[in-house]
Amino acid sequence: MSTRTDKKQQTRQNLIDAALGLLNQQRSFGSLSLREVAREAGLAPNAFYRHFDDMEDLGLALVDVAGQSLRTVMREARQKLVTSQSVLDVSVNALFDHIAREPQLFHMLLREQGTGSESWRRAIRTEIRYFTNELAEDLERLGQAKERPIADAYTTADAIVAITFGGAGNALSMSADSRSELAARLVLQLRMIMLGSERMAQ
Amino acid sequence: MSTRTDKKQQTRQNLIDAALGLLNQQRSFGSLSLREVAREAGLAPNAFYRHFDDMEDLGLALVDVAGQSLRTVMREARQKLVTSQSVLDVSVNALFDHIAREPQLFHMLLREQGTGSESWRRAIRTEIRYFTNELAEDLERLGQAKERPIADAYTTADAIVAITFGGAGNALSMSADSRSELAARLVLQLRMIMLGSERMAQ
DNA sequence: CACATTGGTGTACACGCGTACACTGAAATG
DNA sequence: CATTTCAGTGTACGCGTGTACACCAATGTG
Repeated sequence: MSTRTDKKQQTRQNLIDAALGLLNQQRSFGSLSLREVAREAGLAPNAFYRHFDDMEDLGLALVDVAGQSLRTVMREARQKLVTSQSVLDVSVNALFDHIAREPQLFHMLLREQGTGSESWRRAIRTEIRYFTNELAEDLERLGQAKERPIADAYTTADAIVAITFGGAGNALSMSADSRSELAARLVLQLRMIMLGSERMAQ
Repeated sequence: MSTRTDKKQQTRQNLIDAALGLLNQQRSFGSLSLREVAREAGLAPNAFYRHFDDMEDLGLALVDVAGQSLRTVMREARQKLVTSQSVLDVSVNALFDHIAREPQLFHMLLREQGTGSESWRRAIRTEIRYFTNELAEDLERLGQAKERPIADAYTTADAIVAITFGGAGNALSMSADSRSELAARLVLQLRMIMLGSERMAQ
């Protein structure tokens, strides 16, 4: 059964991949055209409508993919690090590795928050908030375990996310060398935040 | 003399203002068309070429305007704060006030770093680096004056800029209420960074 | 097996785009 | 005052766009 449904899903995925393939740091999602994406996916322009209402609809699907992917990777990284010493090192490097692997996905998430429709921006903000919340929980748990509690876990997590994602956004257009340099600086900055947060909790 | 040169400058300014007027959080600079900007400025499309090579050229002019404006405001704010108690409060609020006054300018600078040509991105990065350098100097001077030195002034300044500008970018699409809530959280986060940095210097 | 559903195609349309070319009229120049 | 310069105009072009319409052929269904 459902050879048909499977094929449809496959084509839908092709459209998503096509859009991702067209994204790079010179082009924003908003500058992609429906025809262009369809062409890249090997489809007649009209076939696009069998899968998405319009480009905005496709965009929301992309944000969803990027968000899920991001959450998965970072959750895994953070599970490892509960036992580790250098929490921050592991997290930053996990994020950077993943970004190096799928840059287009994060280009969208990190650098196109400010452009696009209301629902597009809300979708991205939601993904990032999910992420911040998970991190806040971890921080709280970790702080209690080590008996070095931090102040206002959410605010702390938010600062960490802002620094890390901001940095990661910049990393997108860097050489591998500058990238690891940046990663080192980020770790330093995160350490500042953690130290400061612990201090404020005293 | 030079009524002609004056008029030309005026028209050029009109084009810049027209572009700025068309920018909002739904539209990126990359989605503006030459004809659209000319129309908004009350010009025939061809007249555009008397002032800029193409849209990219206009874009660089915009980044320049935004950068100068930003530097001026923040420099003034930081001059006041050398004598003040709550350094961070003053800075963050100065930035937020200015952003509320000219949102389009900062929409470009803060939220379109990731989109556009190589030279566009380099121009924006340069503006932000200027800013970070000035802040780093101030931090160092301030730290010595108060005899509470900080670690690695540039890294600290970079963290502050990342947090502040990231927050400011988000503030662009917020109500006044959420905005001051956000500003308060930013001040907390900056305080964490300062505390952490001082701690690391010990 | 006959019929309905549906993913995908091809043609066609009006539209906005960047920009080339020939032009104008007022300001600048000598 | 005669001439040159040049900011701005109007027309025209080819192109890529979103999408409406009629159609096809394979799959799913009674």
